Amino acid sequence: MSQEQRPASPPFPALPAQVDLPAVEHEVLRRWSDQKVFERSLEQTRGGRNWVFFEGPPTANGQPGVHHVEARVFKDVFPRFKTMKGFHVDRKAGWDCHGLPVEVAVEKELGLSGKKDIETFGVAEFNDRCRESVLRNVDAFTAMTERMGYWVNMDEAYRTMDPEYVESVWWSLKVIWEKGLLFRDYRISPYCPRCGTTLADHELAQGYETVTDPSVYVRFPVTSGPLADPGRPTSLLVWTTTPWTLVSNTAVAVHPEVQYVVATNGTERLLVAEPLLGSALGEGWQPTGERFEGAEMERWTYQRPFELVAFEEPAHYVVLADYVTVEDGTGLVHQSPAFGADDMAVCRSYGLPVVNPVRADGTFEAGLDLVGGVFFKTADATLVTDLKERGLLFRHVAYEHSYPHCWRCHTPLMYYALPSWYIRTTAIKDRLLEQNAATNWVPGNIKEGRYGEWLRNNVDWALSRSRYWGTPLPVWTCVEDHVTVVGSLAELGGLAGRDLSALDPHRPYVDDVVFDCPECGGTARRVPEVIDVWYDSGSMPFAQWGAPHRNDEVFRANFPGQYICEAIDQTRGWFYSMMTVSTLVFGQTSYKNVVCLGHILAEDGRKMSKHLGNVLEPMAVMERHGADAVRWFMAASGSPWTPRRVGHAALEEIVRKVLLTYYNTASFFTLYANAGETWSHARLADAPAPAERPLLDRWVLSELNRVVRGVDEALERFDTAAAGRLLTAFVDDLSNWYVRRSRRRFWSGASTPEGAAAFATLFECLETVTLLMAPLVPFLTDHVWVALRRPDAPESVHLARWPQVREELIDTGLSEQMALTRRLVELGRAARADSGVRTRQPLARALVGAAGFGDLPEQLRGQVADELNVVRLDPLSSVGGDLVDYVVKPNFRTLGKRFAKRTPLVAKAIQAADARKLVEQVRSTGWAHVEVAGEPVEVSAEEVLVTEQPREGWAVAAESGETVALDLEITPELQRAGLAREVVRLVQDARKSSGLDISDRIDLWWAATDPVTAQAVAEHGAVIGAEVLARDLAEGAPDGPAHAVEAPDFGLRFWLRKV
RNA sequence: GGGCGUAUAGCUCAGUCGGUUAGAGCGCAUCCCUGAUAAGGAUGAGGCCCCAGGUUCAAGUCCUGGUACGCCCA
Repeated sequence: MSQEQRPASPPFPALPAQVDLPAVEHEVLRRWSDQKVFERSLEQTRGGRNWVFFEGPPTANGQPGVHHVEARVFKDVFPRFKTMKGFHVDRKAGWDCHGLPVEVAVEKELGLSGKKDIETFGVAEFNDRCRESVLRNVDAFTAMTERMGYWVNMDEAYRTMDPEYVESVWWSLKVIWEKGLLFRDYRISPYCPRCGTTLADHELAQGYETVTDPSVYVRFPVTSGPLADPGRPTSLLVWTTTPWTLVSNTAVAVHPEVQYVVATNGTERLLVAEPLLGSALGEGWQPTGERFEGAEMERWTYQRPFELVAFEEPAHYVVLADYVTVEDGTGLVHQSPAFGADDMAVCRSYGLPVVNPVRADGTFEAGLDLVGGVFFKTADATLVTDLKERGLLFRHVAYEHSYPHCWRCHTPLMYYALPSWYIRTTAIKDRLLEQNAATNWVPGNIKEGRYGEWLRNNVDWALSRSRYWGTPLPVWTCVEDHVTVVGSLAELGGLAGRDLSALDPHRPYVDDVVFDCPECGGTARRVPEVIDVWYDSGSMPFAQWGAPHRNDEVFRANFPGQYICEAIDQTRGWFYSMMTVSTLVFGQTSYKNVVCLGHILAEDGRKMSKHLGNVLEPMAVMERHGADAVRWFMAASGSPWTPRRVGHAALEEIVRKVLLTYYNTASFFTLYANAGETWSHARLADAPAPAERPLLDRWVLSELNRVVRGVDEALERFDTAAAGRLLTAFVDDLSNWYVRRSRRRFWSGASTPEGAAAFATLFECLETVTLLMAPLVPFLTDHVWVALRRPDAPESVHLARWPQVREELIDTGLSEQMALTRRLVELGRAARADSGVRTRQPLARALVGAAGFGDLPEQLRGQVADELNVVRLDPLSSVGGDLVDYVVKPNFRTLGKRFAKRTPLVAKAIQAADARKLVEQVRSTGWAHVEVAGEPVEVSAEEVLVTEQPREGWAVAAESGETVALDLEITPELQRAGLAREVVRLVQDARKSSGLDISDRIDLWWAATDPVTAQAVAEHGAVIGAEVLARDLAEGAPDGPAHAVEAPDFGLRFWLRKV
């Protein structure tokens, strides 16, 4: 219809079939911004119940990658979902600003290497550069966040480096200190004595070198316990590859459950782990029969190998440790807590002293005999010689192993005890376990698995870091070692006696603040450390508001949170620090639900890395496929809790299968709603009640409401993948079954009764599915929403309410019948394909054999007949039994329930029985007799699967007991009807190719050289004319210019002209 | 070395309460349908459901042990 004939503008804006999704998204972004849609969504829920979301701050270090998009999709979907359900969901963005990665990046930029360089460069200047670097990267994150449609308030983002944030962190540490949970102790770190610095894990990994060290077996004479007999001395045989640590030997560890035995060579007696007897002692040693379980040996004392350093507390006895192995050595492990993390942990649990004779430069203390002033590694040789001279050395071999070296200077590293500040999290372990028990983890296995395991093995939190760019530890100490923990700048100002409210609470400025120790009046200086960045981010529930110094009421109204989400690597990172900081400070965790995502891999299944060249850049990917496609992938592709591969192919598929299928259905709707007798929302009132509509409509509304229920339930349990699968299946059903089967009704126009129901039904489906998809794909749904929305509906789908399930429309019986209908169509199509008779050729009838076919409503049988282009559908039982073959198979699922162990026997009997007789019995009485081991057994209709097939002259397809057979006889009448359909198709093609609008009327002329074609056109002229919107259908040439078409295959020419 | 997870078609993944013919999509081949569609449909090729035991009338599914990969930790 032309514009002149339709002065009123069409009811719906056009949704052209060709669509550029990224372009649509930019348009939507502009509209969101112009209409302040995000702000309004917050405004209109104000006063509603809060649903508190906490943003885990990305480290603003480096550029954002697609893996950042993953978590951010999940951080967006659920707030949108909950907002549609009426909750008020504040979303404060945040940036994690501190930390070693930032320092390392800046070091690289400045060409610095190591702490000495940084200090020469100047800490103030260095930290300024760190701050700058963070701000640079924040911009890139902001751009990506906006582009992907992640609604989060970035104008009021919190930054862990802001003074207010730092002050909140200080406050919380003071609370912890006041609870007696902040303390100082030694921490074992890999340490380079030449550079005078500890190394971070990633640095450690770079510096492993294969070296040869002495491996020594040393005698430690037993001095107490059952073996302490001066007449028959026995020694513990102890193995170590670091002889220099023997100077500070503190204990010997054994495994509590390993068997230890005494062995002798006739002259001396040694104790070793039984499994290592041979490998440690070699030839000539016999067990004496004395044996001890490790646990029995606890606290036996021994004579230590060197008396060079003083021990002020009792030491030098056997301790128990689970980490001891019997893989190599002797099963008796030398312990020196200052030089090993395991040693430290074990010795600490026994209250043993930490004795450290090695100075920070790697040399032994000057005054020591034998090794005074000697570099630790160099001391090995001297010490081994001395042991040998004193008869303590049992064996000495070279041992080749991989040992960490400093990646800068190749100096061998020491594991070295350095003073460190700890939080005694072990004191609140039970409380943490209790809090975890009340937390909902998605997926559930993390709760008791990876995370629960981590909590159960909780160790105190080593809080301090000897670095520069971090929250300074707010601890001041004086020479007397009195500790003052400061909770705010105001407090610090009070102590220092000057106004420090404008002080940058970073190094080096805070380091310059000194005050008189409140206890002794001596000068108190800040300890040099900064704190672990995980503590920063774990403080965000209160620190993001600057609470309690500022906004304390806001914090209280938003604590604890409902929902956090990150990838799985955060279990021991942010998920832990969020739970632990809040439990330390407030006695409870900060979140109720936590979603834990798997990692995103490149298309080749490897981690994305610049090095491998397999990186997908998020902005580029979104410009190519659209942010919605990326979002759908993240939320609904595969299983978000496992690692997933992302690539262009996967995204293209989502665009085609999900987004365009959905969009094209909406596009189809607007095309026909705008055509002819237009359809607008006012007509919704004219449509029949759902119960009065055709079965196809009732079916799709039933499916729709099942999907509403399913998607709602899935999202409530944070299962976006299940929601996605339901939506994909529904969109496919809607487009490829409902619309496909209803096309004729849409063509018939909005004012016809069948059209009224179809338009109303499709509108309702599109409206609702748009709402359901909105949290996942906010762009395209809003684009469609704006085109389709009712006049009184919100301007954006994101301001609309989440749909309610209309239970009364759900009809599971109808779903099953439609499923059967569709299976029969599939079988019929298979039969057609097999026979080679194309679908346009009508056939007289199809025979159907299927349980439930008898009850299939006429409307649904009509769908099958129409789809298969057959005149009639008959039950297979209507043909004489002689013409049909039967195959009977056991239905194990039902048989198993009744017969259990006898199932295979009954199954065999069913297969052996005469199929025809069995079917006849079942059909007439519902039961059939079979012989099982000579005994009669009755089986029911549900316990057998009957497949029936006509014998000859039919195209047959059968599956799982359902059969469709097509009558292949083509009568002249059928042939002419088929030809008429060919003609319709040819004319439709011509209409389309000559650019006619779908509702344009035409005049049509035809001339046939083939008499059969001529007869067919003449006979079916009315039908053809109606199908192709021909006002007039005339035999002969046109009376003027017209579009001419040749169809030589049918001996036909025709001409058409727009009216 | 420890904890946790994953393993199903060439690729990406579903697979409900354990039920005997294990599915979908992509890709490939052949064909069909089409006046919304960048679509849709049919057929074919393609499977040691990681391996080995066990439980069971029946195991891709449950149990035990192992292998490979991933994450976290040491």
